[in-house]
Amino acid sequence: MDFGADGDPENLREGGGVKAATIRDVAERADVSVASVSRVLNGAGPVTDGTRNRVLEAAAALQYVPHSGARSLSTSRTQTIGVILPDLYGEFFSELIRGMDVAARSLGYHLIVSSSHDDAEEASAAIRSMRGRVDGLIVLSPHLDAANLAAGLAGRTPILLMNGAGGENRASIIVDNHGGAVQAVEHLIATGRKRIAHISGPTGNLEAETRLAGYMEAMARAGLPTTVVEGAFTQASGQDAGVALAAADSRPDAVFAGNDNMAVGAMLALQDAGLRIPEDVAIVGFDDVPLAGLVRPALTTLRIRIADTGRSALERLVRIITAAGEAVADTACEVVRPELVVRPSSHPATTSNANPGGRLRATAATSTPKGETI
Amino acid sequence: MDFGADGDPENLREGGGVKAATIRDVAERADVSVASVSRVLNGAGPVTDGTRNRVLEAAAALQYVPHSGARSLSTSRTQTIGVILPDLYGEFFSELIRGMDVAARSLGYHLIVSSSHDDAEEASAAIRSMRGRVDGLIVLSPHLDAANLAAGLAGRTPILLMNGAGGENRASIIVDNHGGAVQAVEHLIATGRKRIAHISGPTGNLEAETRLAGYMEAMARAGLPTTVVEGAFTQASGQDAGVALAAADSRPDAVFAGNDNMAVGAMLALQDAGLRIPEDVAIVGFDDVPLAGLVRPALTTLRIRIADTGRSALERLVRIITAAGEAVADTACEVVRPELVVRPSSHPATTSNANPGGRLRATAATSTPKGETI
DNA sequence: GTGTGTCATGTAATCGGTTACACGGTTTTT
DNA sequence: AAAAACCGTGTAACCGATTACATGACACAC
Repeated sequence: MDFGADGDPENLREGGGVKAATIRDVAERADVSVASVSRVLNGAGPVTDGTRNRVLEAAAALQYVPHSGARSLSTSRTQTIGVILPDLYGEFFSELIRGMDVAARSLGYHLIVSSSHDDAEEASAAIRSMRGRVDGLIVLSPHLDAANLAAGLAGRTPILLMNGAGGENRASIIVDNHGGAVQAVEHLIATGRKRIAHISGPTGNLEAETRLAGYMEAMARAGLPTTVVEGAFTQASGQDAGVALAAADSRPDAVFAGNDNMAVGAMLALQDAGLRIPEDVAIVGFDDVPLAGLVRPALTTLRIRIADTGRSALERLVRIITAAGEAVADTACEVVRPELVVRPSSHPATTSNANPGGRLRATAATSTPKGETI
Repeated sequence: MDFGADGDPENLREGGGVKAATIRDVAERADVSVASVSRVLNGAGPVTDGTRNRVLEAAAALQYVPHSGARSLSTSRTQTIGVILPDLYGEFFSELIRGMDVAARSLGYHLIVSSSHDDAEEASAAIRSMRGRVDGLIVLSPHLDAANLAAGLAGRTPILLMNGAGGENRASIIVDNHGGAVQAVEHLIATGRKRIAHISGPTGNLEAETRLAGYMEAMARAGLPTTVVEGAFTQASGQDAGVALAAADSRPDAVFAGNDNMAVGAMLALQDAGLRIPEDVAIVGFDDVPLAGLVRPALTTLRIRIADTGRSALERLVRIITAAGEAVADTACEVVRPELVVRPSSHPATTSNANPGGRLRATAATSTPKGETI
C-alpha cells in the first residue's frame, strides 16, 4: 500500500524507449486484478469506490491509454468502418466521405479509407486486407461485382454497396442515374435545345452507362439525333470533349455531361473557343458538387445530396452491424433520386446580375424543396 | 490423409452465421501446425513444397483470410497511419489526403482519418483512441499544441505535425505562410494596387495568424494603410467579407484572402456587387486548390503543391516509423515555400482570351519551375 | 451457529495471429 | 563411426485486452 501515487519520474520520462503502460501495469500499481481495472475503465461491473479511485489514480499516473487493437481482438468489434473507393478522385468522393465521417464520429466509429484500385484483383485484395480491421464495409469501387466480392470475403463482413451494382441480395444504395439523365435531357429540350450532345463517363463504369442510357432513351423519345463523346469523369477529359464538340461539324447547342467535373471542363473549353454559355451552348452536369455553384455561369446539374447520402449510408451500415444476427437481414436497395437544379449554365433568363451565383431554385425540381444554401 | 481437398460444401455455404476460418482451421485441414501455416502464408521460414501445397490448398478451400487485427497485436505493426484533421473541410484537406493516400497505398499502409474536432479536448481524445490502431500519426488539427499532444499520448507513437505548430522537438512540416503572404502583397503592389485589404482566417488558427502577420509586415514596409476583415477559411465567410468590402467607404482595389476558399467567396460577392475583377479589384488567394484555376477569372494564388506535400508527409512518417530505435531521431522542421501563381484575377494583361483558364505560369515564381499542368 | 444470498474481486481462458526454441532426422565433416 | 551442422516442423509463450466463472467476505435469517 504505497502512497504518493503520482509524480513518479520513472514513468513520466518521455524520450527513451519506454513502452506504453498496459492494463497489467495499471493493475499492479493499483494493487488490484486486471479484471477490476477493466471494470473500472469500462464502467461495467461492480466495483467499490476505493478500488475505482486507486485504479483511476494508477491509470493517470502511468498515462495509461487502452490498446484498441487488443480490445478489438477480444471483443471482435473494431468500431471501424472501411470504405473502398475507386481510383477516381474529386469533389464527389470527398463530399461523400465527409458525410460518412460526420456520421461515423457521432456514432463512435472510425473510418478507414482505401482508394485507387485500378482493377478487380487489386480491389479484392484491398477488401481482404480489411478483415480483422473493420466491422463493415462500404464499397464504392465499380470494379467489385458480386463475383469479386465473394472472392474477397471470408466470413460475414457486413457490406453496403454503393457502386451501382445494387440488388443482388445485398444491402445497397443506388442513384437513379437513368431518371436523372432523362430529367437533364427533358429540361434541355423544354428550354428549346435540339442538338444535345452527351459527354459520357468511362465505359465499364455502371453509373456512366446508366446515365448514357437515360440520355439515349430521352433523346430517342423526343426524336432527336444523338452525339456522344466518351470522357473519364475527370475535368481534363471534359475539357478534351469540349474542344472536340466546339470543333464538330454541327456544333451542339447543349451539352449534358455525365458528371459535374466533366461539365466544368467542357464549359471552360467551349468558352475558350469563344462560345457563350448558355446563349450558344447550354450545359448540364450531374452530382451537384460544391464547385457547380461556383463556376461562372453557375452549372445546372442534378443534385445528389452527396454528404447526406454518405451520412445516411454510414448510419445504415452501422445499423446493419448492430443488428447482425437479427431475424431479418437488411438487403434492401435504396434509391436516391437526383433533383434538377437549374442555374445559369442552361437558362438564359437566370443569367442576369439580379440572381447571380446559382442560388436560384430549380423551377422543375422534382424532390421536396428544402431551401438550403450552396 | 484425405484426398479431395476442395469443394467442401460445408465451408462454401455463405448465408448462415458461419464463422470465418482461422489459422488453426487451416492447420488442421492441412494436417500441419499453425507455425507452418504462418510460415507458408508469410513466405518466411523454411518449408517443403509438399507442406506449402497442402497449406495453400487448405487455405483456398476454407477461403482463409488472415485476421489483420490479430496479426497486429502480435507483431505490433498495424500498417496503418492515423490522420487527425481539424473541423474545417474543403479542397485543401481532401487534396492533402489524396496525396497521403497514394503514398500510403504504395507503401502498403492504410489510412484512418479522424476529423471535425472542435476543441483540444476532443482532438486529444481522438488521438488517444488511435492507440493500438495505428503505427503513427499525422496531426493537422490546430487545436493540438504540445501540451495536448503530451496529454493524449502514452507510449511513443511517432507523430508528424502539420498544424503550423512546428519545431518543439518533433518532426514537422510547416508552410512558409509569412513569406507567402509577403509575396502576395508585393505582387499586388508591383501591379499598382494601393488599397489592399486582407480577409484573414479565424483568430486562434496559427496559419491564419502568420499569413495576417505577413500581410501587415509587407504593407507596413510599403507604407500602405491596412484593412483586415476576419473570415473563417470558408467560402461563405469570404463571401460575407466581400460584401462588407464592396460596401466599405474607401473600397479596396485589391484583396488578399487568407485562402482560396475565401478568395473565391469574396470574388463572387464583389462581382455580384457589380465590380469587375481584376479591373476594379484584384484578388489573390492562398493554397492553389484545384478550384482556383476553374473560377473565372482564374485566381492568382500562392501554390502549395498540396497533394505532393501530403504524399511526402506520409512517406516521411513511414520512414520515421521504420527507423524507430535508430540513433538519430527525425525532429526536423521541413518548410514548404509557396510559389506565386499569377492568373487573371490579379493581372489585367492575362485576362485576354488568348491565355485562358489560368494555365499561365507565374512571372514572379520563386520556386523551381516544373511546368506541370493544372 | 449454520445456511443462504449478495457482492466485490481474482483467476484463467480466450480472441487469432507470430515466433523463440526444442526436437528429431538427414547430411556432412573429421 | 562418431560428431557436428543443418533443416523442416511442432509446441507453447506471447501480444493486451475482455469476461465467464470461482472464490471469499460479509450480512441477514433461521
